[in-house]
Amino acid sequence: MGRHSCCYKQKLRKGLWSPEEDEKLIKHITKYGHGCWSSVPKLAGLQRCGKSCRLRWINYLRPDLKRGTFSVEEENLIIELHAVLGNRWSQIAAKLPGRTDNEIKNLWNSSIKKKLRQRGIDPNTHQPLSEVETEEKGSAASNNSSKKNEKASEGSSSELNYVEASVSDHHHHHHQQQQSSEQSNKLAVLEKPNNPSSLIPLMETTTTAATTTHEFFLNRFLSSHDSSSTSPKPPPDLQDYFSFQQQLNYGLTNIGLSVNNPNSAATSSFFHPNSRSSEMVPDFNSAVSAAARIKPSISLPSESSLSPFNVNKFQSWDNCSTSNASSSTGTIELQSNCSFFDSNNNNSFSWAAAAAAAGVKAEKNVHIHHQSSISDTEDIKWSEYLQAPFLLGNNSATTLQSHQDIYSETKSSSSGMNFTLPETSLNGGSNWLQQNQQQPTIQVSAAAELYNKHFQRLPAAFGQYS
DNA sequence: AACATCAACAACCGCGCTTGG
DNA sequence: GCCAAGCGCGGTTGTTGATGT
Repeated sequence: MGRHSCCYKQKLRKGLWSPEEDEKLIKHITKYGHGCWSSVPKLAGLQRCGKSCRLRWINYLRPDLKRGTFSVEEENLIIELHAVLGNRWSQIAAKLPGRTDNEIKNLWNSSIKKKLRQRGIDPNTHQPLSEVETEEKGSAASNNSSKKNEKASEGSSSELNYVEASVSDHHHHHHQQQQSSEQSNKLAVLEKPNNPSSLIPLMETTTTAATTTHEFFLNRFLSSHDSSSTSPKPPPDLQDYFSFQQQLNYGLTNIGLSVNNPNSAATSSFFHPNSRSSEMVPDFNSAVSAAARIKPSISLPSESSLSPFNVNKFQSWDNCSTSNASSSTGTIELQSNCSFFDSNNNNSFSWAAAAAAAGVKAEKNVHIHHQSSISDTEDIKWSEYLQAPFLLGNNSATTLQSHQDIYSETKSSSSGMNFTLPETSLNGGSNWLQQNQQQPTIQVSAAAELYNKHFQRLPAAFGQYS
């Protein structure tokens, strides 16, 4: 049941899409939207199944795709999210605007897995490989039935103890805190016994070997509520972790947003207030939405006054680049149609605007200058198909920055947790840029190459609209 | 230059869930 | 409530280009 009928139909093309097919699909969706995917191929004159069309559009042709190589920050974020969410690629992708689940999945399987193993971290459990091996031996000897649980928990746990070796002292400190906390929280109910670890870097490895991520958060959550049910506050050992959110808040504050005490309201919103233990997943969206209630009205430096949509679009169409850059070296007025927050969607976030504001120059250099070649009316047309507003979540450059050191090979000198106070003010945007421009040339050229490689046919496809 | 190997990425397949008749 | 159609997701495979021998 539920099988896609077209899968069995004959005469349907399979395999790689030709430029002509892409063009047909783009034209059709541009004109009519996709509506019912099963009817798309028919209406668009394609010998493909609707499923294939959908996949092609979502993973490749969508104009809001970021494409290009993943940044270190993005990779770190993926690792962290994977530690919490496991192989829920779509959920991970939702936190990485412009990236598809397929893209992230491929990256994980082809690159990140390998990197983690090289660093002695098991990509499935996010534990050190040695511990994983030990546990596997032990569990294999004692209980074969645990295999299923291992499978079930595969990738859904985390242990960012890659920093352990270098920060044992700090580690010990946290260990003591956690022990104390755990003793007071033995009521915690565990749902996934084999889901080891915690997301928190520096967390104790040995005592949490059988501790799940969810369990950990539950413990901490309960602990915080035990002590203060009316004003939830993260226990000490979570505060490091929350610092990233604080950083986010600070960043927002610095750019003109105000958020209440990041240790109280904003932090409490980090989790769904009604979350059960199995749902104790950081709620990036709500964390941000708290901040998002205040609409910014600020100006940010930019090379052009792009609308968010423009930024998105031109990230994909670098090869239309014969036209020159936009003339203005103006500012982005983060209001109305060029706001972080979509005026039509409360709490929704235009990641492109944020990216522009944060100074994502690497790709901007490549793409922004296409602006003048595309009319505003087309922007409107295209925007109709960008129906999913991107939530700020941890998509912000600020958040990415906070994750910067995590899992990175160049560990932070002291603890790996020394999230510096963000300076994502107006200038902080460029500050972030500066930090991430450690490899600007590489990124720009790589992105340019990739875009050139994959999008060279798009200009023709869109030529009629420009 | 030819071949082998590897990595990256696009696309397919199958399952489960949702929805509407 | 049942069933079929449609959709979305995750796992897997196939293809292509890069690199090494």
